Amino acid sequence: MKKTKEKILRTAHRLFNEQGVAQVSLRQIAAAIPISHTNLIYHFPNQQAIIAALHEEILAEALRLNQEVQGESHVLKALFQSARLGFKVLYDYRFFMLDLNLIMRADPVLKEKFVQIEQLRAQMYQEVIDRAVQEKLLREADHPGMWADLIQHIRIYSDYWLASAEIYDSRKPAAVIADHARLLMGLFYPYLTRKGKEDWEEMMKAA
Amino acid sequence: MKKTKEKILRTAHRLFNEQGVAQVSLRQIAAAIPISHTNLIYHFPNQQAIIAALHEEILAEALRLNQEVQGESHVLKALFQSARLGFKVLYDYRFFMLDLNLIMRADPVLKEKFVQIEQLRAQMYQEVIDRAVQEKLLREADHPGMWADLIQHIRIYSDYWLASAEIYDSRKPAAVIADHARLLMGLFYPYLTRKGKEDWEEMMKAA
DNA sequence: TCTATTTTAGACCAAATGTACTAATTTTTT
DNA sequence: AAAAAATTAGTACATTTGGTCTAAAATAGA
Repeated sequence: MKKTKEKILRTAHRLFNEQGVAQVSLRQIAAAIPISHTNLIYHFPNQQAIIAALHEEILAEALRLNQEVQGESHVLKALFQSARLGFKVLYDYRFFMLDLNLIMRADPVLKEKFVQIEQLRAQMYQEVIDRAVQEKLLREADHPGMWADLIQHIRIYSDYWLASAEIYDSRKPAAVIADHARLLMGLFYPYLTRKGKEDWEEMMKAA
Repeated sequence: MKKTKEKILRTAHRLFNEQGVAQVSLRQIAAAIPISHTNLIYHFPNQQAIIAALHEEILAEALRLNQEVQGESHVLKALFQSARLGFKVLYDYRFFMLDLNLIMRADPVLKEKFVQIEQLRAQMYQEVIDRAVQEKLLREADHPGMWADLIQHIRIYSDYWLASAEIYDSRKPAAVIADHARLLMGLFYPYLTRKGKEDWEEMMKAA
């Protein structure tokens, strides 16, 4: 029966989102399905294993929608669309970003994986920036490390907008997601050239 | 004996920083002092009360060093110095920012207080920006909401640079603090006028 | 000094959790 | 159909936790 594993993941996913990772025990997950807690342990020896499996789902989702955006040739548009779709996925799995540091502390292996993927994302951003500079959408860097700093800002914003929204933003999910995707893009705004800004305005009207 | 209360706060402070709020029980704090756990409960009925008291300490520290910076007339310099000193305090009480969402979830009253203080900080930033624009250090806003977005970026960075550093940055505390204070200021960089950039270069050389 | 108050400790309880072990049941394979 | 493997449940245990109740000890005040 593969169904049990699936039920466990779906129930854990829901409870994690509702109550936070720290408040959900293996026994609670089992009781909510319901199966015996020993059966749950048979499939996942501990909470970390469940979280790691759910993280795999996040990665698969992210990969899937990345291919979806592949067609968009316009740099800024592609980035914006990617941010909106990506933030939607993060919201669906919000427990992961809301308890990110808790999770990373508890599972060094998952942390290693997470850090490596973020490095890939940083490279991707660097390439996109280079291309946007080439296309005269972004200004030339006027000091070394400028883009590295921007990428760091992007990373922190991407990792913690949800945590911040949990505290400050009580709007409906769709509004929160849309606004934060816009704000992420906003990090690029001051670096836009005149041409870049024209594209930007057009893009924002469309959204 | 006021000494016990103080011992509790100091021990809790240390353990929270070392292990994270979620991993430290009242009994552990009591055992580490050592006093009986009932004695600890006599002074603080629960973990939230301890955290609230430590939060008061953070506010007092922040207030103290804010007065210290009062003398600096140069807008950017004052901001930078304020960031560095403030980030140092946050590092000293890093458990609070590392487990921020956990803490806010557990204590709605503290959350309310935290949000209100952040609103004050936002106002302060708005005033500083206005002044910097007036002094031709920052460009004029070229669309409404531009500064509001910047302030939101600043807030999220201020709230979560420590969490991000816990995952990504294994350098020594002093380096981490200095670099992130620099990066916070970096959010202003692309908005600087030519005059602003000159001041900036000078400021960075001095640091 | 004597009394009242504050502080401290110990015993105890009920609930929850992770974990190990055993056995029954179901599914798959031969 | 029989055997083997996978899945599920039940039980029991040691630990930890927050919490209550009681009483001793220390401190402060009259």
